[in-house]
Amino acid sequence: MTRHGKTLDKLKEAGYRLTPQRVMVLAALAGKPGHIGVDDIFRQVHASYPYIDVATVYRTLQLLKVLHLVTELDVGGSARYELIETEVHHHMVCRNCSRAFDFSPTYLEEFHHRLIQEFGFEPDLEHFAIGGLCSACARERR
Amino acid sequence: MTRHGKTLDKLKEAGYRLTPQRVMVLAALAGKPGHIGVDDIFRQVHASYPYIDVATVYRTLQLLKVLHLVTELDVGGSARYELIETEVHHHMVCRNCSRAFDFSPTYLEEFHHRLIQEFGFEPDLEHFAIGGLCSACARERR
DNA sequence: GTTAATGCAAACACTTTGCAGCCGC
DNA sequence: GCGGCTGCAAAGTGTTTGCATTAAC
Repeated sequence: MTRHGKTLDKLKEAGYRLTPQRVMVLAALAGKPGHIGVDDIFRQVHASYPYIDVATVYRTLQLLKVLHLVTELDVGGSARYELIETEVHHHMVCRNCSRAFDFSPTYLEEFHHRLIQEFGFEPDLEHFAIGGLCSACARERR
Repeated sequence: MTRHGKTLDKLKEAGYRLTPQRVMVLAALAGKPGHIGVDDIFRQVHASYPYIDVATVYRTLQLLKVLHLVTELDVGGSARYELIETEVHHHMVCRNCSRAFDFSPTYLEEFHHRLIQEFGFEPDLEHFAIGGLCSACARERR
């Protein structure tokens, strides 16, 4: 079973149709590690099926989001998506090279608890991503 | 001196012209506490000077951003701006009522240092804002 | 055969840009 | 008066929506 096989099953179980377009969008999501932009998904699917429309990609992603099969991040402007796999994790996105790196939720535990305790504010950390400069780009810049 | 008087001075010192439009945009920023959207600024200025164009508001904010006189946040879609005052602080933005609350950078210190030490990743925390549910809305929801 | 999903086109919200005229310095 | 700034209009992104046709079930 491919990396997105389970997601296809869940779509079907939820009563949605398994159209080739949806399968291709999921394949694109599964094909690259980390989060990926709508344009990137569109380009990939379009390469093998030129009739695909961006609207379909958006609608598919919307559906997958509602069903909690993908997570959506919006780091600076456009949205990016990622298949939900086993573990929750967060992202560091380099402002220079746009690469993304994962980090564990434990890094935010202290922060999370302090906001709750001191302000009663429950932060949304499910889709948390932080911009910055990655080590490679920081080195290069010197 | 008004709340944005210093900012006006800095603009002038930097060699930029103090046009009425710029003064009005700054007055709008100073008029409301916390961060504020472009549409909000535009509406306020437009009320007293109907010839103002959104482009001017955008250009002014762009300039103020480059000069580090305002900070820009983008929580979900459109950008929001705030005059830079004495202290650096971050924001909690309620996903329900859209109100913003401040918190000190000390809350993120541990997180910040761990990303640097363990990944060599330098996070951009200057414009940091986190979405979530504020205590009032959480209470109401029950 | 039903009905949901697609492709197409158009609209949408937000932001940027080119340009001629204007006005702060 | 010079050059930066403005208003206007137009274009550029990224995203959503209405609708007739198509295809998954």
